[in-house]
Amino acid sequence: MATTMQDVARLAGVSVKTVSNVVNDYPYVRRETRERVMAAINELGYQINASARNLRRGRTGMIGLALPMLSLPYFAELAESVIAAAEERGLVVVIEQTGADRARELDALHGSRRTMTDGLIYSPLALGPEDEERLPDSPPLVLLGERIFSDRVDHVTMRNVEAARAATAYLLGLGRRRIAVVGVHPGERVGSAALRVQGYEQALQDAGLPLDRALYGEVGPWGRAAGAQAIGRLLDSSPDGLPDAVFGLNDTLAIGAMHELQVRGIRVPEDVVVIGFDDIEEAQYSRPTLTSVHFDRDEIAQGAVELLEARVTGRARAPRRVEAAFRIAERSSTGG
Amino acid sequence: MATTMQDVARLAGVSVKTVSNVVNDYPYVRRETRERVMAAINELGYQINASARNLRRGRTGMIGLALPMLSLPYFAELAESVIAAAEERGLVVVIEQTGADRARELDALHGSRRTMTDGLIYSPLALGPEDEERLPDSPPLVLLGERIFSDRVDHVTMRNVEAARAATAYLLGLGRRRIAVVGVHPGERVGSAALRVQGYEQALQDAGLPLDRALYGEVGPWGRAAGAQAIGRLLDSSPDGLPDAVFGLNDTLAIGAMHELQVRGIRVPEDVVVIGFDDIEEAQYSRPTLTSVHFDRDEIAQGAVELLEARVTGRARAPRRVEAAFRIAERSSTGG
DNA sequence: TTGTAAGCGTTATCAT
DNA sequence: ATGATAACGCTTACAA
Repeated sequence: MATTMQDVARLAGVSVKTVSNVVNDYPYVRRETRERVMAAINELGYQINASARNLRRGRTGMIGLALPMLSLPYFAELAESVIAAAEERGLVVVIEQTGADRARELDALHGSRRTMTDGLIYSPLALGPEDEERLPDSPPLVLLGERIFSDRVDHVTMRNVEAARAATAYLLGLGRRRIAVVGVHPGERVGSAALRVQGYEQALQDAGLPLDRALYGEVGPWGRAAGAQAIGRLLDSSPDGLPDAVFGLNDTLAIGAMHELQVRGIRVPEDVVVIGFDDIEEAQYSRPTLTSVHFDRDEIAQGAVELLEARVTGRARAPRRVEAAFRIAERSSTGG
Repeated sequence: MATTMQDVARLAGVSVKTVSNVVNDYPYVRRETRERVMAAINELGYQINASARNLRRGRTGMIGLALPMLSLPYFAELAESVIAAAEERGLVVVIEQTGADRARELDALHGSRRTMTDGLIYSPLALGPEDEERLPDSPPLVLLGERIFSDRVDHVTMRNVEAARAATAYLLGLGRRRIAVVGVHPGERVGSAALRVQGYEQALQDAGLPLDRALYGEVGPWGRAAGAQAIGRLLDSSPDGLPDAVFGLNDTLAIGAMHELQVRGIRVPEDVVVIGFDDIEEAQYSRPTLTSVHFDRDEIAQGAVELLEARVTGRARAPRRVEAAFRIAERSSTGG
């Protein structure tokens, strides 16, 4: 059996209360007493029992992070930032992978894991506003990504529409006119894909250009292979007018598309310029390096953890929405 | 206050023990009683209090996973597999990032997080055998990667030496003779770098070839930039004899090196063939696709979680060592 | 400044 | 098959 506060108290010749005071840095403890207790703690190698403390306190010091999967670089990097931000606040992160599966995303909201964490940072892919009614309003929750639920819930969002619009405008500014968009999810209304396409369309309309469905590359998951496939199909089906630019709705799509272009002997950026979204680390090392819409992941992570903690500790007022700033990181794939 | 077993018991007209029996699938409960209890649980939206259960049971159902950082693709993919393997056994994973920092790696071993998890799966970079004495032998621990500690500790290892030897032999089998090795950590003795270099050297010796220090590319961290830099320096300093092959001690190094080679107009695989190590997903989409030493990450993760659980539940006998099998995944970077 | 004692919500022991 | 009741190890009024 592990040593308990009782053991420490006995050895130090004090009560458990005093040991607790020392362990919790309660200020009104005599120096001498504190030292005696510390000595006993070290001698016994005492470690506090987290379960007992949590039970008594009614909090666990752990938060959940639900995301599709860590093998997608964007989510791995996001998780890295969230874990770091949580650590700064003395919180520990439990990761749950939903596989972008609807049932598992719902389960993350209700499952038994909820009781061992104080709250959840949640990055859903398959859920939409129609699921809001299923939201348990009791456990603290912060939505990450686009705003899929009403203002009843804390959100940290990415300004998807504006950023995609800026990315498209950037390509237009380079004189490009036939901009393919890769990663479209037909039928989607509130997800990242839908919002970014919306921004793309707005930019074209701003420029007085028509929308051309032949330039929409539809895919399922947002991986490299999907990006390559989509641009491949697009090139095969409309050999008449080559696009002169590609907007990948995320970086892995853009990298896959860039790959496929080069395989076909199409030069990037000379013949076709390419821009991505998210600015994952890989964008700095692809060939050519990839221009991308940059978000400060640390800012997003900090914001999410802060919102969640405020709600956990009850010092949160009305639900808030944090919007992350963005900028375009110019690299070689657009001739930068 | 959340509803408790008391509330459920009251509503169902039974004792808390019976509610507990139902919740824990204790078989000797009358069907009718069980149904009444379930009804009460649903009506009240009861969720079990994990802290209380953990306190009583003396286990938390959580395991720790300590690794350098999630932004390195290999570790992200490893974490994905560990989380999935843990989930199959009803365990939840808390991730701790050490940043490959020695102090933080040691802290992961002793820190307060240890008390909220039942055990730790641990992938250190900076630690070595000299740290074994600091090992607390009480909390269950599984080492991942190379064997840095004695057989007192459970290990899941990767057969680094044999695999690196096979990779090098593969390049030799292609008729290559000047094989650069990228990612060398001079002075290291037990880490992945040292072991893989050892395998490289064995293969050359097996083939009766001399070791040429001019072919050793030394770097610090194992990222893409490091790989590019290392091969760059190597090419600059010995313009006499171009290497005809590159062995990246991991895939990101290999990808960085491949990138730099191509920037310099050196063709892969025609002029120089490249092989990596770990077989991360990116290897399938690089340009050209990267031949690599493949390990089954799921197998490794399963092994680690299984070892740890055995130790946690006390049904582990002597410490064990699991060695993951490997194979060479042939792709375009070696002409495959 | 320190001690006493009452829970926190479960599970386990022992009855019945 | 179910119920009383005592822990599990800690924090927190309340006392002293």
